[in-house]
Amino acid sequence: MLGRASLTDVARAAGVSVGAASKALRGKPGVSEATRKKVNEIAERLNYEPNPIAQTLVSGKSGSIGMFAADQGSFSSPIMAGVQNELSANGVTVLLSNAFGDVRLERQCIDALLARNVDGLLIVNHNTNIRPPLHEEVPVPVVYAYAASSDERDCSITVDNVEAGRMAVRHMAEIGRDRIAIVCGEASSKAAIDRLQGAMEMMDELGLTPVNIPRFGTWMAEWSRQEILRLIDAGTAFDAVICQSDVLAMGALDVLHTHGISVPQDVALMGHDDWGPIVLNTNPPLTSMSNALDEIGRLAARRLMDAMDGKPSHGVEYASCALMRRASTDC
Amino acid sequence: MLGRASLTDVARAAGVSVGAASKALRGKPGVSEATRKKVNEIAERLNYEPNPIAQTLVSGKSGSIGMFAADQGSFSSPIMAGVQNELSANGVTVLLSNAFGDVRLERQCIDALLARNVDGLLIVNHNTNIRPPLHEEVPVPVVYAYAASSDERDCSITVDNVEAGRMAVRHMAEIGRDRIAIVCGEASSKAAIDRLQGAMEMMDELGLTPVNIPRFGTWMAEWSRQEILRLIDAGTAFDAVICQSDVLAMGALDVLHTHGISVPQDVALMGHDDWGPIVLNTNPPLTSMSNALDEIGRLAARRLMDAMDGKPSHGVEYASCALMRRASTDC
DNA sequence: TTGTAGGCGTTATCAC
DNA sequence: GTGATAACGCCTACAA
Repeated sequence: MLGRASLTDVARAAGVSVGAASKALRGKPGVSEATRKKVNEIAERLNYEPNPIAQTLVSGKSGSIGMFAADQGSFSSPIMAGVQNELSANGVTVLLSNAFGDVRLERQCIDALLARNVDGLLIVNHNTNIRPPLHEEVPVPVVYAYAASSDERDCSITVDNVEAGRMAVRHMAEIGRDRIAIVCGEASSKAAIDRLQGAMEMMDELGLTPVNIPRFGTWMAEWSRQEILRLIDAGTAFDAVICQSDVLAMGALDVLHTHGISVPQDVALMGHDDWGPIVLNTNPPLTSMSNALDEIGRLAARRLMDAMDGKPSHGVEYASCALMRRASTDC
Repeated sequence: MLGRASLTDVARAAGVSVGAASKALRGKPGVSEATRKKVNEIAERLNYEPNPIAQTLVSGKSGSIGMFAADQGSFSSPIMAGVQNELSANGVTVLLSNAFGDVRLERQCIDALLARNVDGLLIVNHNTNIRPPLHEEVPVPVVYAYAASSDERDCSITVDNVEAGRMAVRHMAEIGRDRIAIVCGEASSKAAIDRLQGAMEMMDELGLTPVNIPRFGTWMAEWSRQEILRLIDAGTAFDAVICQSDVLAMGALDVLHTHGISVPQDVALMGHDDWGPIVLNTNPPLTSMSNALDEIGRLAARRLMDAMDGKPSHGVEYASCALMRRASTDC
């Protein structure tokens, strides 16, 4: 049990006024050392904790932020975990709100958060597609995580998928592969577009050309199976496959095995997202580009806190993605 | 922008006292119809919303609950989503706190939530192992989700893994398979133990015996590969494999394919957990027992709200798991 | 250095 | 039916 003792209780027990007690507890000047010491002792003994609700009411600041998940998806959770990790270390509480992808709910979710006097807003999406900024003007700082705001003046934290695409190709080249096939995800996904752009850039810089014409499809393994099958049926020679997601890589691996093509000896294979349940359980374990979701969360939280301190950031900032090297490219 | 207008503003604009305005807005008796109408009009025009912080301060009730994630894991998110879904529909805000598996953090997380006057507490774990109840006495109702409390008087919502184990075997029998192998997860996991118990019970009732001696191992696909390999090497005949997780089933599928055993024709295969990214992307798609995570979340939220309304529940309640039938047992 | 008073926005309890 | 007034717990003047 906690919080039962009020400031009044402490003041009375210490034989001083609430005003004095308040100052003493908060380390403000204008109190004698003797009083300060006594008040602190009593507070300790009474297990006194200031009531955040009352503090909020009088100050307008709540020491909490609102985390708004615009949609649902497995990528949101690690981001939110990063956010919480960073914030709870600083004593900031998180109010959660979720629109489950329903855009019409967005406004009322934000309003509910605002009504509880959150000091800042963190907008999380589960993909990296550019998103519209909040409809209305909000009176607190806002940071967007993963999906960047279309308004350049907003502060957004996301991952640099172009760079991720580049790193993937560079890795394949570094292990000596030069006949690289690329399996893309959905055309409507900015992640797919960016990763492809980066991959093609790096291919170009290295004087390489993909052995297939990269085509957009879906994020399902079935699509990847089709693509690899097509490659095999066409008799195309290839020694590396970069899939734009781990699920796609899982599908590719399936077809490769079925055709007696061994990974990584015959074909090196890698994915994107570095999604634990998959990359650690395929055979062999899958090399993948990490999205740095946890770091995005931490970074977003830090930028938000800075902004709440009056030091706002603007524009898009990128968490640095990393290559997670495993057996599927270990040769 | 919202919430700027206070009750005082409304009262002044309507030319009545705050007391009258309050009663009018809240539909309480003791106000003339004329006054009520006028006040409501003004409030509407001023876009008035009562300040939840002030309401909390005076009433001690905050209209919010604390959701505490004791640990981190992919099963927590769907549960939390279910909780939010149910609560937000009832205008209840969720304060989030996460101990990331650090038991020493637990108490201070709970205290932080309590300090913000949450009206109830929802404790979520990412596995079904029985967990100790909250250390200290808390002054609000508590509901445990997924991991049940060891105290029978507490209210816990989880999934009936014994029943899930039974259903899995029954399904295999229904599609005509009677030489069933079972691959278990970790011995330290109650889910593994319960699913095995259920499976053995049903085997018994049907007069069947597993073709292997079910052994506990790990939750990694590697373990499952070993088990299936051992089975094949031993020359054991089998026409069905039940894996205690989808990841394990993924490993099994891998080995079966490698050995030219087709699923489901030669061997029917199923998993547990019904985990989207896996079950929909294996080839063939994987039949699996759903853990009803979303329903657990909803149910837990509902029980908590009931308890906050003075109608507490006690003991363990089970969300009903369901068989998700897909191609891997479609024969 | 201290204590007192006013106010944050609401609700509830009184008199009127 | 209505309007003051006192809480809720805290903070920040200002007065002693």
